[in-house]
Amino acid sequence: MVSPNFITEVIDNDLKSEKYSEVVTRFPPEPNGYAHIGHTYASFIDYGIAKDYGGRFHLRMDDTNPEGERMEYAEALIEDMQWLGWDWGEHIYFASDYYDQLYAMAIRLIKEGKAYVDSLPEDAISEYRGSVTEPGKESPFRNRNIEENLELFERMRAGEFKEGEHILRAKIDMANPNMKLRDPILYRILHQSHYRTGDKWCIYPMYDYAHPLSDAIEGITHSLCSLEFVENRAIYDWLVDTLFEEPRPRQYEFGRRSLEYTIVSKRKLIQLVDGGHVDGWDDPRMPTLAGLRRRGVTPEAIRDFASRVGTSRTNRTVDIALLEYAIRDDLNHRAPRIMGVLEPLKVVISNYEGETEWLEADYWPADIGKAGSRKLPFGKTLYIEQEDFSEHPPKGFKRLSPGEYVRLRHAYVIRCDEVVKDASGAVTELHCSYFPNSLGENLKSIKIKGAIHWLSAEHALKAELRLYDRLFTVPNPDDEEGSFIDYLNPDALLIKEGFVEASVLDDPESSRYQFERQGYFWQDPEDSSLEKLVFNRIINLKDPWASRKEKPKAEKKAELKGMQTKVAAQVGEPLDPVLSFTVVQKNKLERLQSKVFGLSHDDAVMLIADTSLVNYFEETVLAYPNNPQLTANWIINELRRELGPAESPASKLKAKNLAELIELIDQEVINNRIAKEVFAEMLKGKTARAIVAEKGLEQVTDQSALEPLIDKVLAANPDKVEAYKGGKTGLSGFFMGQVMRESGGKANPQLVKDLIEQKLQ
RNA sequence: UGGCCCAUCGUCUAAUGGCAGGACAAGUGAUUUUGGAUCACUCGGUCGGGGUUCGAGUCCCUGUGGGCCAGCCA
Repeated sequence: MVSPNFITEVIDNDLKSEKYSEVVTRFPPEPNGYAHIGHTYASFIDYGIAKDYGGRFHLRMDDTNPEGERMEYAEALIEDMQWLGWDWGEHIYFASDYYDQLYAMAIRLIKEGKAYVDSLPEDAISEYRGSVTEPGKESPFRNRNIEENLELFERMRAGEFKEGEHILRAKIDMANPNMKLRDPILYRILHQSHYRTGDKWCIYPMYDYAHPLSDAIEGITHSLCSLEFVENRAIYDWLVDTLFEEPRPRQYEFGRRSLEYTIVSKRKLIQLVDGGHVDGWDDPRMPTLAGLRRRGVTPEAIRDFASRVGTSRTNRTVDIALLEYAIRDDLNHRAPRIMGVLEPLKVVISNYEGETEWLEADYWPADIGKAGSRKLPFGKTLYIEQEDFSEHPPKGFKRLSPGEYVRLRHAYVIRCDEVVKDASGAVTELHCSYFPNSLGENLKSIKIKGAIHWLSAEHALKAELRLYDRLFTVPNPDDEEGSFIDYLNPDALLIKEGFVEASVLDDPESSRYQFERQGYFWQDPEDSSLEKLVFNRIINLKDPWASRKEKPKAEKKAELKGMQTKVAAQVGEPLDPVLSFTVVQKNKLERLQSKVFGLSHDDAVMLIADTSLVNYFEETVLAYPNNPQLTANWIINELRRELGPAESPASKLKAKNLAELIELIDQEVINNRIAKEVFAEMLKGKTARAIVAEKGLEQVTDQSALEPLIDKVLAANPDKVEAYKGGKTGLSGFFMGQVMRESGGKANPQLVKDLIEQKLQ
C-alpha cells in the first residue's frame, strides 16, 4: 500500500537487525472533532505500514483533555476509520483507560526524583520558561523533597486544590535550548468530568506525558506523527527511557500534506459550519470524511489517492488534480453510464410519428469491457443539453447547430432544421429531423459533428441535480490576504432542476452512475427519495473543451517561482568567522596557512573555529606530517560528520589511527573509495593497516589486471557502449561504477577512467 | 540574538557516491456513438556559491528560502 519512504527504510533496518520482531503502529486522534482528509493521509501511513509488514495496527483515542472531547466524536472517528477500510481487529484503545497506570508511573517518577509539584501561578510558569532566545530559570518549588511532592500530588488527585494551584512537572533542564525540555508539565488539575471516566479524576495527563507512555504500554514499535512534534520527541525519549525497557517505541515524524482548494483546520471548519457557509459537517463540499462520503466518493478512491501522495520530511501541498484523478479512476470502472440532462432544451423530431420506440443501450463503453444494458425510450419530444446547441457555433464546436448533424447517443442521427425563440430572443425549442436508417450505423452521405446525450421528454424523471465543485477559488486560501471566508467559491454548489433516465428506479439507491459527458453522480443519501430524486455530482468529467480558455495556470506559477529565486539570489554575504577570532586563533590561522601546513583559508578557519578539532588536526599531522591538507580534508569532511554534539574527535578515533589511514591514502596504498570503507571500520576500533591487511584492500594499479575487468563490463553492455559512442557521455559514470564494483572497489579510479576512455574512442 | 527540521520537473515523489526515473498536470497524435477512457509520443527538474571525490541530487561548508518550538492544547 505504502510506497517506500524514509520510515519504511528505518523499519527495514530495524527488522533486519532484529530490534523488533514485528511492527506495531497506531493512529491516535483526539475525539474532539470530525475526521477530515488530513486524517486520511496520517492514518493511511500508520495502517498501511502495519499492513505491509504483516504487523499490528491500533486505533487509539488520545483523550487526555476532557474539554471538547465527546463520545459522539469518538464514535464518528471510529466509523470514519472503518469506512476507510482500516482494520484494527480488537485493538481499539483509549488513553483514558490508562489513567491508573499513568498515575502510578507519575508516582514512580516522583519517587526517583524526576518529577516535582510546582506551585507557581500560570503566568509565572510561562515567565520562568524563558523564551526561544533566552534560557528559563528554575522554579523555587523545583527542589521540594520527595515526600512533599508525593503528598502534594496525592492531594492534587484527591481534589484538594483548585485548578491552576499546582501542576506536576518533569525535572529535566530549564535551560535546554529545546524549550519542550524545560521541565514539561505532566499533569494539570481540571475539575471537569470526562466523557469516559466521569468524575473519577480531577487531574489529567498532558499529551507529552500520556502519548509516549500509551505507546509503550501498547507495545507500539514505530510511533509515526507529523513534523510539528519533532521537539516533543526529546520528552518522548526521556520518559520511555526512564520508565520502560527495550524494545521500546520510537517516534518518527513525517511532513503534513495539505490539499489545494481545501482547508482542514478544525477552527476554520467549525467557522464554515457555524457561519452557515455549508450545511453541516457532512455537507458534500466539506473536506471531512463524512462530507466526502455523502458526496459519493468511495473509500477505495480515497485510499488510492493517499497511496499516490508521497511521504517525506517536508510539509507539502498536493495538487487537487491528483484527488480528482483518483476519484475518476475509481468511478470509471464502477459506474455504469446513463444519461442525465442538467439544463434541458426541448427538441421536437418533426418527422417522427407513432409509438415510443425502445432502444437497447449498453451500460458500459467498449473499453471498460463490462456487460449489461437497459431499454431507452425514444419518441417525438426529447430533451438535450442547452450547452449542446449553439446558433452561432464557435470554432471547433462538435455539437448541434442549425443545419448540422449530431448523433443522439445510442440512437439516431438528427439534423437541426429550425430554431424557435421566445420574445426575448432566447432559444426555447429546436425542430429537428431524424434519419431512421442511422440507428447503429453511420450514413456515408452525412458528416456528423459529434454525439450528444438526450432523454425522452415523456419518460424522463425530474431530478434535482447538485453540482459540487472546489470549495475555494484559490489553491491556498490561508496564504491570501484577508479571511479565508472571502475566498469561498460561490459556485461550489450549483443546483439544477433537470432530468434523469427512468432506468435509475430499477437500481439500488446507492448506485453510482456516470451521466455521460457530464460527470459521476449518485443519489444524495440524506435528501433523495422516490418523491423527489436528488443527485449529487461526485466529480465532473475531464473537459478539455470547457477548460480550453483557462490555460496559464502552470505558466503563472513558473513565473512566480522564477521571481522568488531571483530575489533569493540577490542577497547573501557569508559572515566572516575570523572577525570573532581571538588573537591566539588568528595566530594559529596564520600558521596553518603558512608553508608548513599550507591549508586553504576556509579549511583552516573551519578547524580553528573548534578548539578540539584544531588540536586533533595538529596531533594527526604530527603523527603523519607529509600531507596536512589531506588530513584537514578528512577531518572536516568525514570525521566531523560522525561527531555528536560536544563529542571530542579523539574519543571517536585516535589521531594516531587517523594518521595511519592518511598515510595509506597518501602513499596510494588504498584508494579513496576503500579509504571510506576502512574509515567506517576504524570507528569500531581496528587500525587502518589491520583492516587493509585482513581484507586485502590494497589498490589495484596494474593495468594488465584492470583491462580484463573493463573488457568484461564493455562486452556485457553493448547497447550502452553504442549509446556512449553516440554521444551519451553521461554513461562514463555507469561504466566506472561497474568496473569499480568488479574490482571490489580496489581499482585505481584514475587509471580505470583513462583506460575506459581509451577503449571507447 | 537561540535551537531543531527541510529544499529534485507546474505538483507529489524515486535515485542509499555511478544512466536524474515515475505519477498527476500540460501538449501532440491515434482511437472513439462520452470533447470521458485507452494507447503512443512530447514538454519539463536537482535553490545559489564554494569544497571533498575519478565521479556529487546524494558527503562537507556557506548563502538564500520555507517550516516548527515560549498552552496547565494535541
